[in-house]
Amino acid sequence: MTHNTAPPDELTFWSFVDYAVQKAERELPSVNAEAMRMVLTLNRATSMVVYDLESSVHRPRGWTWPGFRVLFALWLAGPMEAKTTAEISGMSRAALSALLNTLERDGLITRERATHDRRALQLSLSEAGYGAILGVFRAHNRRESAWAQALEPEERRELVRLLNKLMAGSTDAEAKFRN
Amino acid sequence: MTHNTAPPDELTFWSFVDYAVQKAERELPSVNAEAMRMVLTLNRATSMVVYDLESSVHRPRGWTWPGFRVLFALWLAGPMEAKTTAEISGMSRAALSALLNTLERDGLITRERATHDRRALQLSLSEAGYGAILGVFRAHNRRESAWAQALEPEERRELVRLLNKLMAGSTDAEAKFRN
DNA sequence: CCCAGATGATCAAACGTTTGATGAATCTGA
DNA sequence: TCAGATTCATCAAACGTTTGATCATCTGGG
Repeated sequence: MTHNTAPPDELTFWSFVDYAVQKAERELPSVNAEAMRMVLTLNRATSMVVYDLESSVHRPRGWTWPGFRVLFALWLAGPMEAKTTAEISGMSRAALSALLNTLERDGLITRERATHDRRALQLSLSEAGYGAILGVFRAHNRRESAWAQALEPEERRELVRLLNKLMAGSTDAEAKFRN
Repeated sequence: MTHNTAPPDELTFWSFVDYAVQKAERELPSVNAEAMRMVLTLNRATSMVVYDLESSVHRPRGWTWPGFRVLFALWLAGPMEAKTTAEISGMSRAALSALLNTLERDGLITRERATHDRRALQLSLSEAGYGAILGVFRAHNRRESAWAQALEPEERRELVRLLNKLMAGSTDAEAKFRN
């Protein structure tokens, strides 16, 4: 730290982005400050939304966000191979395997060997899982709505467009993804 | 599922958002589809960015993303109380406590009892931590830059504006945050 | 037909996170 | 002054995730 600048008295989750970007720019002239600000802000916003949804909707019902994602996928797309579930719910095969132990123990899903390929696993929602997902999703979506209200309809569409563009551009960046 | 619609042959991480939103709208007319799409897209984009940064920058160096966040905060804001570190790096006090065990074991930080309040903890970057953070941050920022290039400068600013507005609106939504 | 290589799932160890409980230090107010 | 309440940190148990290894099952080329 060559140019030492005292941090503001009160450094908070909110104010840290501005502080960090400005400080990094001073310390490291070669830094890409705009990229830094974008990634920092993206992460903070998402972590706030996730924390709120998880702690207000899922945990009180004895669920977790990842568990919900799996049940949600099975609910909407129907029974499918575990490989597909992992792909569309954005987790590795190993992570899903561990997660399924909990979901199976709680009687929410069914694991079955596939007939056409005895290595593969066929996943389905159990009766209990099917009975629970709708109510949980409704609560989840109500909370999503509360968040969405912070933006105008036009702004929501623009946000989605920008995020999609960001994801699409990732292939150019040769980003690393889940196998 | 009243109106059963077969999922497309190939359901991927990318295509699932569209599929899920459309299907949910058919199944549940009362759903707020735009809110659902926004939250789903926000999470996918962020998880791609985080996975890429973690697997291409931090894990290969024996670090983790949360560990980096703590070291980054200490680097930019200087020695501070653990409470502040938890606040600005977005984790609970308990999570930080556990994380510090690893960082301390690896010789990257120093835990010290505060003099003015013997309950409080004073955190500092160790010599080794100080020596390592700059290089890791440079690599991190290069990768951030690659992601940022997917958007035009004007779009990046707009994305940041929208995310900030989303975070600001959260208080209206009475969202739950970390104590 | 058979074997080498690919693929699907699980396991093991290490890690970070959550909630709820516990212990220690400080503060508050009668 | 001092007892009760508050605050800071840690602990414990349960969970989800990562990487790398292992085991079972298919698949394709000789």
